Amino acid sequence: MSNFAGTLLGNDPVERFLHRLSLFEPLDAEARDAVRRSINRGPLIPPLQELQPDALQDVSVLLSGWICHFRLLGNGRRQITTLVVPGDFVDFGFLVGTVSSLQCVTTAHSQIGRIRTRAFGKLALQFPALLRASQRAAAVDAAIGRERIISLGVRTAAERLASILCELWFRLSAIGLTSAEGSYDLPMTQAELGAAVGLSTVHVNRTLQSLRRTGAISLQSGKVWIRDLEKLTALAGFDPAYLSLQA
Amino acid sequence: MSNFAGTLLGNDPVERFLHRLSLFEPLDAEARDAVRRSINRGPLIPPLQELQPDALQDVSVLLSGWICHFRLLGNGRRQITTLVVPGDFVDFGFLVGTVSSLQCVTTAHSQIGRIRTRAFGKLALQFPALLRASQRAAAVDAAIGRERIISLGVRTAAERLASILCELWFRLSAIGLTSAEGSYDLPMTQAELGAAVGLSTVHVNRTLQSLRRTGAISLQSGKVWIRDLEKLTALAGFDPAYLSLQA
DNA sequence: ACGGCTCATTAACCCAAGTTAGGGGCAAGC
DNA sequence: GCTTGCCCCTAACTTGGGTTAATGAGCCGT
Repeated sequence: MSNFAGTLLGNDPVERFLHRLSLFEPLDAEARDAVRRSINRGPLIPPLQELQPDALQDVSVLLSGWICHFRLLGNGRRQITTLVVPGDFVDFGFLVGTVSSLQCVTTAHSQIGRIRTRAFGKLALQFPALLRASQRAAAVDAAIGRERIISLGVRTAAERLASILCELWFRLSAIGLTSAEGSYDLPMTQAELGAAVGLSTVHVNRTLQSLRRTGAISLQSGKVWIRDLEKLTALAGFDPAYLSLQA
Repeated sequence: MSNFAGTLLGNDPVERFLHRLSLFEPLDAEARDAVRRSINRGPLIPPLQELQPDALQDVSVLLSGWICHFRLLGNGRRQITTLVVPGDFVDFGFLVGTVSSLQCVTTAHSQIGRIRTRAFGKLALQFPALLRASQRAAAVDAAIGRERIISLGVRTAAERLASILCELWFRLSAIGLTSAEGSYDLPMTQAELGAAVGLSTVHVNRTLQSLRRTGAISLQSGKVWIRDLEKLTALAGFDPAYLSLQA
């Protein structure tokens, strides 16, 4: 799967985005062209840069890099609520005409593509499939959120980490960002992973060690190798259906 | 606020639903009438009845009662992902044309109202405000989900329970289901509460005791009394903004 | 009135995960 | 070449919350 998407996509991030959208709802050549013309490629943003809310006025798409939505609590604790990978909308506020109040940070060099809200509105009228695809994307985002709730609520540390690694494997595969050898780049520190799965940095480390020892994965300098996907999904109790990548 | 909504609403559940929708987006008299005519009141469903997915083919609204979405894991652990209160859509699959795969149970005698998907589609075209209101409802549902992620990820047991009690206070106030004396019905056992906030039954009990001792709340036979809302929101670090009930 | 149920409650004990406190590798800047 | 600063990693200790188990209150249905 990753090979297929990888070779097919080349490495133009806008094409990746179109490919991702098409998985939600097929888009004809005309609609794709309209998107290509309407999208503005933003500047390269360095890692650990917080995005200002007004930067999300438009319809924003992550073209490359990595973004996390998070919330900082009074006591200094931080929870990452959403991981945005290339090809994803950064925020779905545009669907309901509100700007989200969530905080966003990049964790890697990132590039955002924008379509002016006004322009997107016109596209949505002209190409209903585009609107449907965006709405499906929002629905899948919600499904991912529910899955995170389940992880945080009833899964053990090992299950949570295995889950999120599985989830990312499938999400990144869909956009050709996994290698044929079974690896992908994960530009998050263990502390950030912990903030996403609700574990302390130390325990993330402990648990990753034990996942490595089972032979399901290995890690090296920001790269995750899925050594045994079967074992990993079994360990996590993971079922990729909620990502609706089959279409 | 509860008084206002309460007296204004009377107790017709369809009016409650319309009131709730209007908080998302104002609906004119014509749109309201169209909804009144299109909605079919279902039978009364007893507590602890699981809803079959096909029962959610249509646009389903909880008219009265209480519904939980949950997921059962292999090891017998259960996580409740969403609490549906009267006036809420039971599921948002209709917005994207998919039937959700989530399991649902009633925890109280409940009545569901349905609008045939086809009929809703026509209404949506005729009354764009109705569609926008539904989409906003979905967005708020997602925001509630994010808040749950934050609770499960970084809040202590006391904060989680305080949070959810605050959330319900505000949600129920908006539909006139809180009393002027500061109470509301919470038709969930402590075990179910635990499944919602990711705590064991025993620890829910312990923590509720301590919340009672602070004087912020009291509990009695399925009724929650908010004795000191200020204290409770402070304890939870709760900010009702995400529910967007101000409009 | 009597079992039998579910639910709230409490106590005693246990463990998964948090906390604190390092050590070591590596890259960036001086 | 040296410092500074992350980040990964590990060990030792602590703790919030889970587990087990038992009691009692209320609510049926007979």
